[in-house]
Parts: sequence; structure tokens; C-alpha cells
Amino acid sequence: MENDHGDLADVVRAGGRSGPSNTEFDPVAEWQVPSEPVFVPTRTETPTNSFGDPFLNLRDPLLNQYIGAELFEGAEAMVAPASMAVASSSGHGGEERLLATPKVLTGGEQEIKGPCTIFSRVLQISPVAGNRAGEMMMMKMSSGSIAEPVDNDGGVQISSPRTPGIKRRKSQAKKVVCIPAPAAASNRSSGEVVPSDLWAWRKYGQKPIKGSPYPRGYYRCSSSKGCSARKQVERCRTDPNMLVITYTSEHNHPWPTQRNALAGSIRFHPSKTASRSSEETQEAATMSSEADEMGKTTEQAEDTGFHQIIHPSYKPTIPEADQPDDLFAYLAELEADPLSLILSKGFTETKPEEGGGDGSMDDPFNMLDWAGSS
DNA sequence: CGGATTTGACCCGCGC
DNA sequence: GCGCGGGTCAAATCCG
Repeated sequence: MENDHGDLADVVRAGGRSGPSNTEFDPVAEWQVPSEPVFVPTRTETPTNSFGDPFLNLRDPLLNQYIGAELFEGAEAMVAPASMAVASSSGHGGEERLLATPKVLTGGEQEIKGPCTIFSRVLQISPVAGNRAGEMMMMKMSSGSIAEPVDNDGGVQISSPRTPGIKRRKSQAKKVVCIPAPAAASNRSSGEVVPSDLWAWRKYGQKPIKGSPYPRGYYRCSSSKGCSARKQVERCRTDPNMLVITYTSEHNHPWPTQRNALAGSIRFHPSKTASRSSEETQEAATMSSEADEMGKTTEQAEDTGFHQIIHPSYKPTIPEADQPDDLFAYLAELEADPLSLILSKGFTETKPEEGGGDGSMDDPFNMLDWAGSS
């Protein structure tokens, strides 16, 4: 089992400060992040998750990706209404900064009992897919250590359907992500549009869920045969504008290629521009327009298949010499030790040029406006 | 034609 | 032991 979740202690060490000295687990103390401020792009409203709580909302300047926070507890817990939130931020000098102590808000009976880490995973969200791509909350929960997958039976169970003697369904490590539901668009008969992430997924089932008016879609990784990674996608029953995506099992292979990555939930073939659905055509036009504007950044993105997510106003401020040659290697590094990498690279944004700017760019988080403005 | 999606059937964990 | 509900399979269908 890969250890792809940095322990918070490592995160804290990487940030140049010592970790909590108390031996008793203190959920709030565990959530302290390095004293160096981490810049969060300005926005005019407090980001909230589907439960109305503030949540961590950071953007990697190089990848222009939003980085979710992870925390650990029983996987199903966060789906419960108002169960928890991740972090808070406050304005400072015209920018929002993540302060040193993001609070872990627990609602109801939920309490964070295990160690937590942040900046542990990166997802990408298509600008078309999410009306506010930054509004993402990502949690992995377990009752054990971060590094070890949680399983009451003593190990992660790789689902082996139809195999007698191997239990399914019992306390598998899960990762639950809440993201804004894409704007309503037709995706064949289901009408559901699932935001793409870095992996290629193939739908293998859909079931109505008791108590929810929305069905749940079942996806497995199609990048590699034998990969046990699964995800489930359903609309939040309390907020239909949010999608709840549950990831189960880990990928047993590297990041997919561009072709595979883009062959995700939405049928999308970057090499083909003719005879697309209207949504896809709009997406293609958007990306093409971005490519014209973005120069180096876009070239880099195109080389690695990330052009879906890059906003023209968010050119990295990282010196060009520091930009990775291999974006996938960068991603892998980001996976292994995200916070230290981010802090070492800096975390600022390049503000959109004033004057000639499109008004919709004033809030670069508004990906819907952005997508529609091109 | 090949790959992805749909959808009903089947399997199985879990609660009672 | 039984039934419910969730997860997966696989044939049919769709689509580029």
C-alpha cells in the first residue's frame, strides 16, 4: 500500500515549525499549519461547503488546481448534514490568507479523533464542470493513522466481487469529496455531468439510493486493467447543487496519460473537434481561447493534459526556472509532500490585468462565468 | 467496429 | 434465517 498521505507531523516539519508537543490528540492543535501564511486568492465572499461551513480553499499556483483538505474519521460521517468543516480564513491586506489555525468544526456528535492532515490530495475540476471550481471539500477519514489505510479488519480490502470468503463493503478506506454540481447539461439519458479528475473512469452501474431522489453512479478506473480504484458519484440529498464523490481503493498505477485522463466521465476527445455536443464544443472553444492567451503556461498544460483547469488570469508567479519539466513528477511530489512543496514554491497569484479585463474575471473563482465568457 | 454507458439481475453484508 | 439495500456483473445499447 502506498503511503501517499503525508503525516501532519511531516507537514508541520516541512513548514519549519515543530509539531504539537502534547501526546493527547488535540484535533485543533493537529490542524495547525505552519506559521508562514499561505496565500489564498482574494474573493469577496466566504467560501462555503454544501453545509454552509467555511472550508479550506487553496489553489496551487503552478497547476492552478484547488487543493482540498483531508481529515480522518468514519468515512460516512461527513455526508451527514453539517457534520464538519475544514478550515477558516480571514482577509488580510486585500488577500485572504489561511491563518495558522484552521479550525476543524465538528457538528453534532462528530468529533475528529484521529490525526489530520491537509493539502494531501489534488483534484482538478474542469471550469465547465463546476460553477465554482474552488468550492471543494475533500476528506479522507479513518480512525487510525494517516499513513495507514483504515480498516477494521486490519488491512485494506481490495474488493473482489463474487469471490467467496472475501468480505466487501466493510469499512473500506474511503475518500469523500463534495464539489459543486456542474451546470445542468445533458450527458446521455442520465443528464448527469461528472467533473473530470486526473483519472479515467468508466461507469459500470447506477442505482437508486434509498432516501435520496438522486441515483448513485458507480465508476471504476479504466486507465489500467486490474486497478481496483472506484468512485461513486451522487448528488447531495440536502443540496442538489453539490456532488458527493466517494473514492474507494487506491490506484495501483501512475497517473494516466493525457489521453486517458481526458477520457474520463465525460466522453471527451481532444483530438476531435467536429460533431460534438454543444457543451463539449463550448468547452473546446473555451480551452482554445485560453491557449491563445496563456502562452507558456498553456503549452505546459497542453503537454500534460491539464488545460481544462487553467485560468488565464492565474499564471504562476513561480520563476520559470523553478517550474517543473515534468508535471506528472511534480504531481507525484505534490502527492508525497504537498505542503512543503507548496510552501517552498510560494503561493501567490498573478492578478488579472486591470483595465482591459473582462468583468467576469473579477472573481476568478467563478468558473462558470469564465467558461461562458470566452 | 470498438469502447463507453445503460439497466435489470444477481450477489452479499448487515440489521432485525 | 430473512429481507433490505447497496455494490457489481454483463448483455444490450449507444455513440463516435
